[in-house]
Amino acid sequence: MKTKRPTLRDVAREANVSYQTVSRVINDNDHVSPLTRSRVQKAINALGFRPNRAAQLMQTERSHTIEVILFYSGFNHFLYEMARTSQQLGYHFSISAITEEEFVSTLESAASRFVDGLILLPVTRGIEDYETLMDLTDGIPFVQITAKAGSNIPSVMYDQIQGARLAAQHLIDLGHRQMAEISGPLQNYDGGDRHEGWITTLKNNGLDYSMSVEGDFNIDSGYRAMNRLLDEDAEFTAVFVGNDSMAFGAHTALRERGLCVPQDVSIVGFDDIPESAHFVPGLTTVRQDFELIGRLAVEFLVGMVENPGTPIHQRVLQPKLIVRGSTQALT
Amino acid sequence: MKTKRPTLRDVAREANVSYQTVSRVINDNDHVSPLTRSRVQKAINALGFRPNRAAQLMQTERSHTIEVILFYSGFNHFLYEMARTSQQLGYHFSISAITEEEFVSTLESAASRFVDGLILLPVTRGIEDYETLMDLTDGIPFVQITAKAGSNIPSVMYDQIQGARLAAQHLIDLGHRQMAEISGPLQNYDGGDRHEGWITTLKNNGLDYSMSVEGDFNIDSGYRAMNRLLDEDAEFTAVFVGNDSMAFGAHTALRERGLCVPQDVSIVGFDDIPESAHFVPGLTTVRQDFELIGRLAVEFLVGMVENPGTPIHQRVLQPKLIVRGSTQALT
DNA sequence: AGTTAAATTGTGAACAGTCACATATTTTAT
DNA sequence: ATAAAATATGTGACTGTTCACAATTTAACT
Repeated sequence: MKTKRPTLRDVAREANVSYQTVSRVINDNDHVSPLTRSRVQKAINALGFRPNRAAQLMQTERSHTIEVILFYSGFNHFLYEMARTSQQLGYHFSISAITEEEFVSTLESAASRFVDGLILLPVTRGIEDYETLMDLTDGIPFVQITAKAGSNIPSVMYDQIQGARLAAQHLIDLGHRQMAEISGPLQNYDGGDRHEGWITTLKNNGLDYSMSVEGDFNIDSGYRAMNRLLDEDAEFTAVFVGNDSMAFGAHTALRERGLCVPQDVSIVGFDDIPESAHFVPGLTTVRQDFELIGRLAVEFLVGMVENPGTPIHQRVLQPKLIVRGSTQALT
Repeated sequence: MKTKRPTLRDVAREANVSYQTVSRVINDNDHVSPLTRSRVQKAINALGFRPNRAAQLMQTERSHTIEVILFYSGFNHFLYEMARTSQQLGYHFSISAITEEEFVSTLESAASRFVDGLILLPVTRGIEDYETLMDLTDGIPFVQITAKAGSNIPSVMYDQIQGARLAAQHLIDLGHRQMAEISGPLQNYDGGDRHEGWITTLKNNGLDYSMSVEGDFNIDSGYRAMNRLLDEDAEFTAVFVGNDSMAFGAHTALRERGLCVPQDVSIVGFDDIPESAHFVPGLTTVRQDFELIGRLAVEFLVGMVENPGTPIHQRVLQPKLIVRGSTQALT
């Protein structure tokens, strides 16, 4: 038996003012005398009044909501930090976990719910033009996490190519000349860029870069990929793996064949997830701070929402190589 | 220069019907002749009309939103699955990442936004009475993930006590008699229950259960906890760790002291995260399926939302012991 | 004191839907 | 054919807020 919630007008009656004055009080900023304000405040507390967000939303056409559009589950790291940052900046945070076909209708839905800003986490390279995308979102500002470097889409990202370059150079410096790769999905921004960084560095050093198997970033896929390399009798003394999870899987496959890391094969991963430091041996990897990315993306987006003049730009962070026990110099 | 979106009335004019008829069309179910329906549909498409969700929300007082309230970041596993399940059941999904002090105001906010259902992920044991909580949520149905077993709060959970019992019994069966524990936070539902299950099983077997250090579920905390045990010269041949992450940290600490797993110390973890199978040695652990929990919680909640008569109950799942290389019989 | 300006408060309309009910039309039963 | 029931469509009122503007009160200057 839910008893009807009190409205602006109930409060107004209680406090002997007009509803407009109450509206001013709940929206803080306007001119209203301290005396009246406190009287209204008292009435609000007495009645347990809470503004009806639906009515405010209809009127203002602003929901104070940031929505992230996810095509796939690999991005859990970001979510908490994005939610928390949104909260702290005064926004609600919602998630649309969708398939690629649902993309357009999701954007339409976001517009009809007056979502203030969108964070896009695309897997595959899709629309890569700012104007086109802005048209689809019906003018809702957005920030993409990971994107094509140098594109005109507002984005926050680590320089994946540079990360892979660091990994490759590290192995080269250790004297490795025959190296394999287990890449992430090549049509993903991150998977593709890491692959590119790897390939070009090897190429620039006159090394063979043909030993490469594509994985899907999941741990088991690393296991399968390494088995495939070994089944093909690939000869390598080091392997670059597209992310740390797959590196763990690859390591298991090596052990099962009696190969030791790093004595027989050196491994470099990517991401530096917390487990990597405690793995045996410690995993040499390229560090990205996912929480930072999540926070920056939300801050960037909220900046665009509240400050429409914000110039469109990409925020590119530089990853760092973390050397641990899984790599050693070629003896 | 956003051109005003068309409204019900614009469509009505275009199709030469009343706005009420258009309303019927967009809400599907009502009686409206096929001919009129198609005429209206055509007008909708022609104008690119999309119903204004804010106006619908105000009128219907239903947002079609499931909101999860998170006090802390340890629950990423659930989020994607919950978001996806909500989506599939026709609900939006939002996250409030809050601190304990923000709890009450968050519930009030949820009510004023007409959130349909809440998923609560409490850390510490808080309010444990259904009526009290229902009162706070202003009648919004909710499901808690992890709760006190046997409470009257609707919840989806694994039997943590039973999980710990499995772990303890496994070690006892292997012949271990001197065993240590690195627990999760004792005031958490899961951390506390695992501790309880562990303690009681040891007690029932007449074994000493005093070697116990409390951690915080993070990987580094496992490392620190194990160092504390070793610094105190605790004598044990096996250790039960409150979750897999901490088990990895504990393992590192053991290695640094030259102790081998499982030859010198057996380890049992909890959760069975993907990395556990690929760890060296493979981690014996108690498996919980987080994705399943997330899905069940949302399904349960949506059931309650759409079917107010749903009887309040707890859904308790039984975890499973996964034996790997980190445990061995006492020689 | 009288005028002007500033601060404070109030009024009517609008937002874009849904609901309850009224009316018109068609179908079915007697 | 006529009444009754079912179906299809329309009308007016209402949801709870904000906006633009009007009206009132108070303060500030000559």
